[in-house]
Parts: sequence; C-alpha cells; structure tokens
Amino acid sequence: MSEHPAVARFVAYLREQNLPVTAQRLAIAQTLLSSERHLSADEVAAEVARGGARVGTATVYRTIDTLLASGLLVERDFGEGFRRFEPARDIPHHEHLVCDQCGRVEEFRDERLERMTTIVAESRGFARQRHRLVIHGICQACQRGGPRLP
Amino acid sequence: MSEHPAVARFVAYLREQNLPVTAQRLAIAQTLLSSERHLSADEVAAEVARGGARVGTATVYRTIDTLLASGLLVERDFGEGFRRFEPARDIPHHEHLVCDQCGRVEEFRDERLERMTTIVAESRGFARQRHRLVIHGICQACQRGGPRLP
DNA sequence: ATAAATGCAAAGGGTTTGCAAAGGC
DNA sequence: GCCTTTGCAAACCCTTTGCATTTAT
Repeated sequence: MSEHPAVARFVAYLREQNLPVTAQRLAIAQTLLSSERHLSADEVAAEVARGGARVGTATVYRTIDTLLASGLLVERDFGEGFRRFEPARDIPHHEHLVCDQCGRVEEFRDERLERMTTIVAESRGFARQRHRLVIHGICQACQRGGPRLP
Repeated sequence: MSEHPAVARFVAYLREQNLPVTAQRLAIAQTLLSSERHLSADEVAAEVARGGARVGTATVYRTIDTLLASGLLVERDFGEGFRRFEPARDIPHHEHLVCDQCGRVEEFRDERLERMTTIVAESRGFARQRHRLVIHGICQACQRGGPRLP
C-alpha cells in the first residue's frame, strides 16, 4: 500500500501546528484518507491492526479529531448510532445514496439541490448554513443477485 | 390539557393487540402525540413529570417502541447523539429545517424534492425507497436576539 | 388469578477523559 | 530533557435488559 497524497498534506498540517508526526497518526491517516469506503472508528482500528501496527481506541478518536480540524477528513452520520468518516475531496458538497441491503454508499452532486435548500430556508426566515441529503434504496447489484457484504 | 385524538387511536391499538392500557402509557402517548415539538425520551419523562405523574426511563422507551410499532409515532435523528420523536401526521413526507443555535425544528414539504430524488436514484441504478433531507441554519429569532432554549 | 407492565439498577454500545508511561522534537 | 502523545481503564451519555413488585384484565 503506497502512501496517499493526502497523508503528505496531513504531515504538512501537523508540522504547521507543531504537532508530532507519530507512527500511529500516520497509520490512522493513511487508512482513513486512502479509503474508498466510509469507515467507522472501530473499522479504522481494525484496519490499522491488519497492517501490523496497533493503536488504542482513544488514539483513533483523537487523531480523527485532528484530521477533522485539518479539514482533510469529513464526518458522516448515517443514523447507525455511530459516526463514519471519509476523506474530504475537492467536491464542495455531495449527497449520499445508501443501499439498505448491502450498505454500499454512493456519492453524487447536484447544483439544484444547493439552490433549492437555500431558497426554502430563506423563505422560512432561516439563514442557511448547510444541508444533508441521504437517499435510501436498493442498489443495482442487490436488485439482481443477492447482496454482498461491504 | 384535553386528550389528543391520536391518543384514542393508541388506546384502540392497545386493545387490538391485547395490551393493557396503563396510566403511564396514556401519559406518555398524550405528551408525545400532542406535542408540536420533536421530543427526546428525556424530555418526554420531564414533560410527564410536570403533569404530576412520574414514569421511569425504561417505561418511556418501551412505550415509545409500542407507539412506533403502532405507526402513530415517527422517530427522527438530527445527529445529536440521541433520537427525537414526532407524531405521525397525514403528511406523506416532509423535510426538516434545524436551527443549530436553539435546536428549533421546522417542517416543510416540497414536491420537487420527491421527484428529484427519484430521478437521481434511478440514474444511478438505485431503486429509490425513501430519502431524508435536513437543512441546518440559524432561525429568525436567533438571528435577532439571543437564542432561547427549547 | 394470571399474565403483563412498571421501576429500579445494572449492563450495553459508542465516545470522551484522566493519568502514568512512552516517544517525538 | 521538555512537552506531547499514547494506551489503558474509568467515566459518560443514551438506550436496553433483568428481576422483583405492582397492576390491568
């Protein structure tokens, strides 16, 4: 597994903030920032462990906080009772499409939604700050064959 | 405080299911089904207590489960780390506008969103089932004066 | 009288925090 | 060497569960 470019940016961030660059932070950042999936804190610890290293739960959470502060990571809540995280991409904002059978998560972007939410909020006196849209359904794979675990 | 019509429907549901109609269930149902706000389990217990009666936490949660099963109550997750509940109305579906300062929740409905989410889902091979949109911002009251606790 | 609901307290999951030990800088 | 991070375990919050007691039917 090669180092993800975003990890280099995280190292730069740590240096800027005069924060030590530790093996644990690198392992966690590498796992989180290079993942295609939306990982939970637990999954991060497990993933790092599979790579040989081992990190404590507290360290995972604290490093996640640092990553969130750096802006390189974004947190998501799919109503599972715990949070998931994904690398911040250049996409300004995107919505999620969740398969209720296999848990697969797809992303998409739609300008109209952005405008629509602003209009609706303002029409009710709200100063809009952000929004969150999740569409639930069954993905193509699950519609055909059986589901496959993520 | 007069009995809300939905409470009568809950009593009917309990009888259908051969479940005892207890004072606690009635108090909880009355509080939850007649509320204009989105209450948490804690707030339900507090609200009932203000009415003189007292109910245990477990009973609140168990009655909420029954209310959810009856279809008279709907649960919502605004990412606060706990659930809120609202009476199921005849409105087929509605979105939420949340004030990040005072926690106030407003509801609205928009046909275009319904259509738009279906189109987006289908364009990506998903069989759409439902969606959930929450717009966060600052409400009019909080924009002017200070915030007021809910 | 019987079977179920209640309340309390303890357990349970995800997350945070306190503190001694380990390790960057 | 100083100061931060780490890991462990205890603490926390919301929610669920076990069990003796109360209560609707």
